[in-house]
Amino acid sequence: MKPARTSPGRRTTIYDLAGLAGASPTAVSAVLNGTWKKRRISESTAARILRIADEQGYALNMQASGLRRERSHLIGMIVPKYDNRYFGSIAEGFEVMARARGLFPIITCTQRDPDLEIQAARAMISHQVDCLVATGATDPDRITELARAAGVRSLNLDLPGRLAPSVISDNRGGAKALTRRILAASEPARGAGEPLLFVGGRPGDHNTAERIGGFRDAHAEAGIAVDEELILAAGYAPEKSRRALEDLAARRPRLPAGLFVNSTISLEGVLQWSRASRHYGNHAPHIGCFDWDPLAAVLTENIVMLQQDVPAMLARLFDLVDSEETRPGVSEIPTRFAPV
Amino acid sequence: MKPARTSPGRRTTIYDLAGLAGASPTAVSAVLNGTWKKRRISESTAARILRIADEQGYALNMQASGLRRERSHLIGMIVPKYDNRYFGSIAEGFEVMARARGLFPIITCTQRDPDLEIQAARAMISHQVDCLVATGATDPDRITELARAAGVRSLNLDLPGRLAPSVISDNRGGAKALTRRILAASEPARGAGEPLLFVGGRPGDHNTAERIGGFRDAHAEAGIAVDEELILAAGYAPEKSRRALEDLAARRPRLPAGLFVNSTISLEGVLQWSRASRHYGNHAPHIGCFDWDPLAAVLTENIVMLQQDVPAMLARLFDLVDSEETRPGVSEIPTRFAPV
DNA sequence: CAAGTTTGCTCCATCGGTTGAGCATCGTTG
DNA sequence: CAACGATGCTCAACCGATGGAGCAAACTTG
Repeated sequence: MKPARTSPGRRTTIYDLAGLAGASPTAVSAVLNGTWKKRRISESTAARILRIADEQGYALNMQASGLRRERSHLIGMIVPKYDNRYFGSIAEGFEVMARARGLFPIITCTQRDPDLEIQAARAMISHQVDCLVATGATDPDRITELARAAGVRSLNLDLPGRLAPSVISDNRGGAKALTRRILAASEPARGAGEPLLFVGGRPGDHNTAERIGGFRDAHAEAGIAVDEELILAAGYAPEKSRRALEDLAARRPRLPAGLFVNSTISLEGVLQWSRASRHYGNHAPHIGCFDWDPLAAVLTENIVMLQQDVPAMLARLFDLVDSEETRPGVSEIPTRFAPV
Repeated sequence: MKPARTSPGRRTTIYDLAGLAGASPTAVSAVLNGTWKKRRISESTAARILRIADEQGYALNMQASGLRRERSHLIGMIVPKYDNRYFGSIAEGFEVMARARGLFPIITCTQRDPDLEIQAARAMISHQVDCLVATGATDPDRITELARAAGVRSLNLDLPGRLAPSVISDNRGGAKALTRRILAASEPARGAGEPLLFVGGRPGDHNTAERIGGFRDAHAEAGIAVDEELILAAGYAPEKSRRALEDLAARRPRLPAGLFVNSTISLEGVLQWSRASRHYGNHAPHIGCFDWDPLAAVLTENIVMLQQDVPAMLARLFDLVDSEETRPGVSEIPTRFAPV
């Protein structure tokens, strides 16, 4: 038996507890992880060990346990940003559902930086996560490859990958429904046959491309030609949308009365511009936002907000976690309109 | 030497690499963690090992490494919610600064639930974090005790504790400055000597208590008596603030023209109520918010938002991390007004 | 009361990486 | 050419928890 060290500050181990309880480390381990009945440890010994563990404030060393068991009970998630309610609720919901399964969630935010995503994925793999979820990742397939090489399962959320199961919103369907609503609401203010403006997102990004697709679908359905110059997908940051609008307004005297805004972050830039420029005078433009924020919903006139169904997305994600599915495939979750 | 297993899906270990490189696991380990010069491994062997490690997509097993070294290079943080920009920017900034120090940040969100806080702290301690930061924790001292028992350093952020170093905002000073501004802005609309309304937060919570203190200070300075019935600290959730306002408005015909709102989350409820009730008719009440949100800043009239200085708070926090300070003590970081 | 079963425990190898100690081999120096 | 240092590596113990195998004592059964 290893010598018990009870020097202060030093972590208590099962060897220390074994010494104090007059039992073997094996017995202590069995009692602490609940396998003591199977291992025929007596009720009284178990009680004694538990009491001593509690007195000593014992905390299991998960590094040692995980090393031996080859399971960490960690589940990792990579998220791009914490600056909006969508990723915030994904993070919160993910943690609740992970804990309900006895997994410890670790989430890390990678600032939409591809290198940081890879670095974070590597770190999580090194820490032996049992499963890795890449949310809104720039290059999810790269992460899947890294994970696979280390025998770690990976899943994609929000943006799809080709190598692992993916759960995303029905971006095209949602964008089409949203565009229909903006077209209807802005009808009186729009010139006949005048198309809407699309603002925000990155054109290379799958979600933005799909949403532009839905935007086109709804225009086609209404018999309105899309004006290619009115598709401003210059990035998600507020300033990028604002600048794109300023540039466009400099070239055109009058912008459409209806706007499709691709995220609340882009909405920030749109509203800054519309307030500052007074382009729409005393009227508010008709806005449809593919994203939801409660303050924007309360404060903005003529806005309709589409909410991605985060609980349903996470439910599907954890179905995949539970079923140990590894084959690629995309689950598209319907969106809904936020209550006004 | 242990047998090399290259069965597919199985993780590659240094023993596998050693077999492939015709070297010992010791050499491989030394090369991979950079101590190979000190250990007099030749340049050529090092290069060979690195190449093979790369080819095999080797990922270090941090559980094993951490176990042996008694350092995990993990730094944990507990955060209450992800539903506002304040905690969002704390999380993002914390991750950046942790990574800059070679630490891997793991953040977990505990929904302002005291039990969950303790459970999460225990889990992080079990995973051997090198340092644990409790942000906005209900009972930070409990967490410090748990951490101390396991020989883990802990720090408090946003809410102070009595057992570990704490970094918080200058709540009282900030609240006083904010109250002054609301008093000034609402002057024309307020009756002479009429006090402001305080909405949001939990009265038991240190920050809320301090902010009410600053609120009182500014009133005293202006020679205005605070009306105790006008201090509504019923919780942070939007509905709680809304209901408190509805109840109060049912009892009083006219509420103050100036409001001190304790967070953006409470602001949501305040604005819902003010829109729905039309209590202020066509005028917007004068609001000062102890918290910042860009959409609220753009969209709300007559609002002034106080911003907690997250970068400065984190800089101070990591000073404490770096200096290995463990003695209790509170660092109060000045707040600032958000640009309009 | 011998043989077999059950009870209550312990021994020891193991997970993968790290590190102090040590051991050949080679080149240099007196 | 013996002695010595430098070079380039390997051995084996160890971190803490786990679990298969096994062992002594108590109890049951024929």
